[in-house]
Order: sequence, then structure tokens, then C-alpha cells
Amino acid sequence: METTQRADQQRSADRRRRELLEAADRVVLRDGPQASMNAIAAEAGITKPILYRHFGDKGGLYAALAKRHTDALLDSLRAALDAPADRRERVESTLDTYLAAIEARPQVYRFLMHPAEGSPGDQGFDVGKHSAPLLRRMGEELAQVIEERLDLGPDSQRLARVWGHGIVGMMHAAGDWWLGERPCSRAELVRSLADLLWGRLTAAGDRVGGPGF
Amino acid sequence: METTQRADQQRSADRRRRELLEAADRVVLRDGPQASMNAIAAEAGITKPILYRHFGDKGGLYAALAKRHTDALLDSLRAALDAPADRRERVESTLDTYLAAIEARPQVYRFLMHPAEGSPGDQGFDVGKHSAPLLRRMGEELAQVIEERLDLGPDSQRLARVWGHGIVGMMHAAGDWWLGERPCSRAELVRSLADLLWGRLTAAGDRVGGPGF
DNA sequence: ACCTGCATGTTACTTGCGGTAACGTCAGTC
DNA sequence: GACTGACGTTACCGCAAGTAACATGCAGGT
Repeated sequence: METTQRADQQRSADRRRRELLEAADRVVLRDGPQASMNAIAAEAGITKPILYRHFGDKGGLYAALAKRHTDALLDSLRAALDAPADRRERVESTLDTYLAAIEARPQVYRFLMHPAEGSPGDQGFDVGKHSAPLLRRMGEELAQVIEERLDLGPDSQRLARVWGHGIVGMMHAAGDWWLGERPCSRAELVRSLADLLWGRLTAAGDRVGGPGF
Repeated sequence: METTQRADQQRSADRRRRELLEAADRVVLRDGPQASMNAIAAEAGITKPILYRHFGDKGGLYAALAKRHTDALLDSLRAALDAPADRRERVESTLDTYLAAIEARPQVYRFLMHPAEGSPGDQGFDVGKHSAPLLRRMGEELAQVIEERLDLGPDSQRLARVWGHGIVGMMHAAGDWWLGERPCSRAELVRSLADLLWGRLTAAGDRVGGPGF
């Protein structure tokens, strides 16, 4: 049975690939995003060329690894976004899901967001290829949800995309800052961000003594 | 006059330093953030060790270079933020200033935001040290302006800081995405972002056929 | 004049990483 | 038994960061 043989080989290769990815995961979690290919290979109990046969180059391995985490995170976010609750609650729950994730595994988060993108031969620096695919994917995803569910009048598509990326960026930057300084609890941060989206910035009155922001 | 001698030397060293920074600037603008120390030294007409004597290591040169641009950008932003106009106009003008800057010099922008942070010996990856100092500085600056000028009730300090970083992150992510895809004009982007801050997201009605976002 | 101190500059090296070439080895297939 | 093809290795290349160790030119004290 040739086909079964082939299928076995394929399955075996896939399993191997998953093992390698898990080893890479452990190393990245331990050493941060600058983990070397040598270190990853050693952790997996093999040597570099095998990694290269499986993933092409470091970027390929990064992409595969990032995809796993990104998919997982996006699944959680989608769940929060789709929960049966009112809008404010869903927004808060989505923010909280994201923040909980980056709080739980900051190394992974850092790897996804700041992927030490200095591969030699990385000429052609289109701005736009960078800034972590995770951000882009989250932005697009959120944009889609917004456009599907909200009535924004004409220009709804453009508005939704701008807002999707903008909100994701807000969440990301605030989360990054919060993770570094821990100036307040997660719940407080969530509330504050939701308040911002709810227009509390523009509703605030000017302070006495000067023109408002 | 020994003091004058010393002063001369100091001035000369400072001038040299500025020359080196300008050379580095040219190279970064041409080659992107992965510009090598060799290339920078060559552009400056000297060799590596001199760069290292002046800036310690690549991170030091990065820091010095980033500070120049960051200071310049922050000055423009402060000007927009302080202009005599109403709040909405000032917000739009600030957004536009930032976006115009990154549009005008995307290479510099990319260098500041994604500084190829892989210096060997960069152990100690505190999450929080990364994600470009520029973002942090802008966030803190904006937080200060917000807190100075807006009446946010109790918790005003925390709210202002969260919002400062959040808004900056929104601006950054949206700008990065926009720079990559150019889905609309700068003015449209500015309006859309200001609308988001103005609470239009939460004011929007649900689309027919499903619960709102 | 001469030595000292010091900044400026160089060449030549080490170290470490990404990536590759060339060579083994052990399944199953004709 | 020779052939294919995945899995694995050692040993290498190229390149960039960073570092000695050595040269040179210019003050200023003796």
C-alpha cells in the first residue's frame, strides 16, 4: 500500500515538525526572541541543518511559531468578541483576554511583537511588512467584526479598518506599557481603555485655568 | 589658557560626534535599520573603533540617533498640541503632524520603531524595555498634557497615563498600517481616528440582523 | 630639544550567528 | 543487490559586532 506509506511519512514529518516547534517554543520562552538556531536545534536534540530543511530559514521558523501562538490568541479573542453580552461587556472582555494572555506569557508576547527582524539579505524594507504580523492580523480581524456588526453609514469599510487597526494598536501599546510598569491592576486598565473608546476623553471638561486638550 | 584648550577639545569632540551622527543618519536612511557599523564608519570616512569610542556600542549609537529624531518629532507634536484652536482641531492637527512625519521619512520612522534589537549580550529581556522608546516618550508626553488640561475627576493621573499610551498606540498602529497599504488619504485617516476618539464607535447603531459589536 | 600625556586614527583579530555543502546512514522498492 | 529519499551529521563560508595593539600628531612641562 503505497498511499498508506506516503501518509505515514507525511504524518511522521508533521509530528516531527510539531516537535521541533515545541522545542523552539521552549527555547524562545527561556531565551527570548534572540534565541539562536543552534540553541533551538540543541533543545530539540538535533543540529541546525534539519531545522533549515524543515523551515527554510529563521524567518520560516519564526513564521511557523508565530502562527501557532497567533492563531491561539485570535481564537480566544474571537470567543470574547462573540460572547452573548452587551457591547461594552464584550469590549472589556476582549481587552481583558488580550491583556491576560500577554501577562501570562510575556516572553512569547515579546517574541511575537518584536521579532528581531534582522535577517541578513532582508533588503527591500517596505515599511509595512514589519511591525509584527500579529498586530496586522488582529487589526484586520477586528475590522471585519466591526464592519459586520456596526452600522457606520457610508465609508463603513474604511472606517472599520482604520478603527480595527487603531483599537488594536491602542490595546497593544497600553498593554506593553502596563506590562513594563504595572501601574495598576488589569481590571483598572481594562476599564480605563473601554472608557477611552466610549468617548470619555471628549466628554471631559476643561481643567480650570487653561484651554482643554 | 588651559580651560579654553579643554573647551576647544570638548567642542571639537561634540562636533565630531554630530558629524558621525549625521553620517549614521544618511546610512540608516539609505540602508534601513540594519545598517552595519562598518557601513556607517565608511560613510563617515573613518573606521569602526572610533564609532565604538564615541558611542560605546551599537545600542549607544542607536540611542543617540533616536534621541535626535525623537526630540525633533516631539517638538513638532508639542507645537500641534499647544496650538490655539479647539480640542478637536488640535487632536486632528497632532495626528496629522505625526502621520506627515512618518510619511515623509519612512526609513527613519522604521528605524525608530523597529530598532533591530538583537545586540548580543542583550540578556535581561525585561518586557517593557522594548517597543521603541519613542512610543513610551510620546505616551508619557501626551499623558502629561491630558492630565494638565482635562478634568477627569479622581484617578485622573492613572486615566491620563493609560489614555496617553493608548492614544499613541492607536496613532502608531494605524499609521504603520496606513503607510503599508495606503488605503486612503492622510486627511481621511486623521478624520477617522479623531472620530474614533470622539466616541463614534460607541455611538454607532447595531447593524440589522445581529447584536452589535 | 625631549619626554609625557592624550585624543585620533589604523589594522588585524576574536567571537558568534545565519546559512550551506558535502558526506553518512538506514528504511523500503525495483 | 543497487536505487531512492528522508534523516542526520561535521565542517565550512560569510558577515557583523566588538576588541586589542599599534601608530601618529599635537599640547605642555622640564
